Amino acid sequence: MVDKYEQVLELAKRRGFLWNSFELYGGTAGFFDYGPLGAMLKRRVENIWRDIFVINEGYYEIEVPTIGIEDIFIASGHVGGFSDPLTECQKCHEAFRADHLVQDMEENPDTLSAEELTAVICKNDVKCPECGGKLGNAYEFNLMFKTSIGPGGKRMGYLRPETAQGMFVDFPRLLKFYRDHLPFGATQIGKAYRNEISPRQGVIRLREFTQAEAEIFIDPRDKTHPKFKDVSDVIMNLYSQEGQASGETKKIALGEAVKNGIIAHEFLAYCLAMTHKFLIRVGVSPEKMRFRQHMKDEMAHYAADCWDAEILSDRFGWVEVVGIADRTDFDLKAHAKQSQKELSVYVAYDSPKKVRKFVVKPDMGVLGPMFKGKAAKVANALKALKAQELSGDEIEVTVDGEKIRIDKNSVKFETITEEIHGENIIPHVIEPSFGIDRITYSLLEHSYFEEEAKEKIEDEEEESGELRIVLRLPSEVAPVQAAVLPLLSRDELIKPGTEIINKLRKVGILVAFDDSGTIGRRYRRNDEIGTPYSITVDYQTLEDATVTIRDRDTMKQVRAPIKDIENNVYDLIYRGKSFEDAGI
RNA sequence: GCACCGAUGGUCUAGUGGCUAUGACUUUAGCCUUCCAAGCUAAUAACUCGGGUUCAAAUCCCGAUCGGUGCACCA
Repeated sequence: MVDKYEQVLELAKRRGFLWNSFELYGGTAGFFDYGPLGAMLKRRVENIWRDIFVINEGYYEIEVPTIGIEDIFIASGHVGGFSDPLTECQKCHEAFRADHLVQDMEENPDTLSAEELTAVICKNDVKCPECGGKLGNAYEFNLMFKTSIGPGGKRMGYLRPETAQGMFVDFPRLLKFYRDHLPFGATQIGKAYRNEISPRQGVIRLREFTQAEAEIFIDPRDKTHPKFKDVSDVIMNLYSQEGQASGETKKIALGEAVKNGIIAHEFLAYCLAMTHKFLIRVGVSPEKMRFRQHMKDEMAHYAADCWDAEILSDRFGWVEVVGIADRTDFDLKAHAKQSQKELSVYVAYDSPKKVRKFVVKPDMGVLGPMFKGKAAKVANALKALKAQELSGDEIEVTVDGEKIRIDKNSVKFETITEEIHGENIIPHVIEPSFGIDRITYSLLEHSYFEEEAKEKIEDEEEESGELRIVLRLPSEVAPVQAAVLPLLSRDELIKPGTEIINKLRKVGILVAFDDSGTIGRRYRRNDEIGTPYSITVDYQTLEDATVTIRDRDTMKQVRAPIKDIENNVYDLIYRGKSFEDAGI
């Protein structure tokens, strides 16, 4: 059976969008090349993402190495957690999740190491669930690609499994860059790597893929969004936790969803709105898009709320293409712990708070010579005492189990009133994370149409039986944006064509020239790769310096002057000018 | 990683132990052609890889790779 995936991939291969990588050497699963048109398409998708997140929201883009050092991934949990304990049957060689097999025997099997799991399997004499054979030792299969840094191979490095860590690691620098103010965000578009056990589903699961991620650092006490009112009326397909219980997707306005507590807060809802806007702008069909909330048990323990944007694919069903999560302070805390640095923001109060504070001031001039190496410990013990305990003539503290008496004159204490102007807080992180490859594939699939071409016979339109393949890509993402076609392959028609090409190129439009074969064939060729506008030079051009512009989707034509053609076409592609308005 | 199925020009495909491996579309060059894959002439281009059986293998056998499906894994 030929399904849409097959049709789209056949076209993508043939016309230079997507190719299996390393085909010359037989290919390798989980890797895809973007051909000339595919790379351009993907670039345009990325640039729309930049337009929304970087230019319009002000979350600047950074770029960090794709190789990360071990500390980063210890902190992120990828070294320990981004792997699964597997055990293989010695007889039928089936692989199983070791922790799943011992679920009934242990409290928290997912916390056990591979060795511990092996022990549990031996102790309980767990057999292969398939054939009853003996199970081998459990081992960790980590999904990160490992490499070594420098000669000697001693320093471990990993290809990053996500781009997010770059923003967390650069947090102190980013905080300074944004002049110590919350909220702020940084983004990154780049490659990530996961050594999938068995990648399937073509471009849906890759071992090397492109992510576009934003990490937005916000004040945990204020998860509102200043621009939320602009999007509160936006209606979206929400597949909430509740909805999933009954299998129901609801169309609901964002404002209402936040009010009803379906979406945790405004900031997250605003990110859903941005995602919605982005996906539609690049060419995903709105009716084939939904936002699915993570179930409680599916969500990471630290996450406050998490929504996936899912796109309906003909073969693969609902595919996750974006994850939008409130990750709270988990990541910053983890890196603070691993790096032993403080990762927090000083936030000033609206007005300073007066705080009464009891302070103990040991006289180190006396205590130092008296206790020598122990002096610091003694001083700390004194500082922990309350006013009452300090009021006697002699003060007693216990240091390392030893009772020590100290004269009251060696310790001063008082209650002071201090003005506090603010505090250090650990920001929460809102993380929208986009899978660019999946999105690029999805919009190809949603743009792909096969239709009977209409034929004009004596002004009556009739089905010609001819198949027309059209990629109805939004003109903004179409790799080739305009084609210049002389009606006939003759010098006098080619000449004005070159002039038009130069004009279009000056304003940054990618334009193709084609004079081989009949005009109809050339229109079809351009339909197939999604070129939105074809400009045809005919004999009338030589008389009045006008050309025809053909619209890919309707196949309609208008006449327009060569003068100013570049702005005319630019407005059609980027400024939403209507096709009728492009004609004279 | 396991099991089953498959792999022939760019794409789709015929084919069988035996001459030079079908055909269509595409592409390229030329002719023709005044707006939607028209026609004519020519050209380019393929048996996934490695090993085995055989006088002879694209065809049969084994292995690998890739692709599809199921299991497992995973977003």
